[in-house]
Amino acid sequence: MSDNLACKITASELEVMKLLWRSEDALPVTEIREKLQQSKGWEPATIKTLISRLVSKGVVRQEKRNVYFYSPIVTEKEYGAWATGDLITRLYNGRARDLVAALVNSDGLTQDDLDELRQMFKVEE
Amino acid sequence: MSDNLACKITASELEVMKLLWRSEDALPVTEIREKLQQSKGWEPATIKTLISRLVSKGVVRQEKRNVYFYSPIVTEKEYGAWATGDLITRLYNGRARDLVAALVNSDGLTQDDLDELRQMFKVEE
DNA sequence: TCGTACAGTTGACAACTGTAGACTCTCGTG
DNA sequence: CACGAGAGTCTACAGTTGTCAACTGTACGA
Repeated sequence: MSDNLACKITASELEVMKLLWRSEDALPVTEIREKLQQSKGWEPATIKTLISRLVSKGVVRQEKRNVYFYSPIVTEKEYGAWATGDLITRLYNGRARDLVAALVNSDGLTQDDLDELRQMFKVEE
Repeated sequence: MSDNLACKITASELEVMKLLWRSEDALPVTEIREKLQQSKGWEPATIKTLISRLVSKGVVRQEKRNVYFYSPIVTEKEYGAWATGDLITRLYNGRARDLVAALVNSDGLTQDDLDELRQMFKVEE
């Protein structure tokens, strides 16, 4: 939880990361391609580019088997924390509570959400 | 709260927006320049470019007086909602509560923040 | 064994960003 | 009235991002 700064994952790349995050173990290009070709309509070339860029950035590891298998180095949690922190810094003057306040005062949360959050805060020591 | 999609404000442009948001009334370039030259070390040219781009994007209005005066069209709140929603969509599967949960479970919040949030939720009907 | 189908690598290209110089026009001051 | 400073507009240029094609090498099936 020290590095980060290099964590700049773009929107398209993020789709690949989400796939890797959701998978228990490393995936070969084949599988990544299949899913993203379906869901995003991307050409195989596009997907290969995204994977390479992620590897260059050091957020995805490639592990040699018959063929390379890919797995995330940066975890979803780490990235989420970084991205959220970035938003807070840039928009909420670094005050996390302002973010939550904004959420609460907007239509962003359903009654359900609110209930759940209240629960969360009750339990929180 | 319908438009948005055109709201793509970049990091540098955001600095200009923040200035405009913090000001009661429209500002001439002079003032914008003064502050940002100081705080960000940008050349006047850079600042002029950013302002133009914001005007093109339709998020800042220019009002003719002796010289143009600039004021935000998109409000901080609107932009904040959009940016936050974007984060939630892209990273938290569209579930705002997951964002808050992530915050609560990370080191992102101080004890102070937590107290304040608890307060917020108590008051919330 | 030979060919084919991809994995992996390079290159490409347009749009967007960050940053800034150059030119023109105009307003206020000497 | 002439001039200089700076506003507004254009142009620029390198780096990033979104998309993708072409080339190369190789492993597996006919």
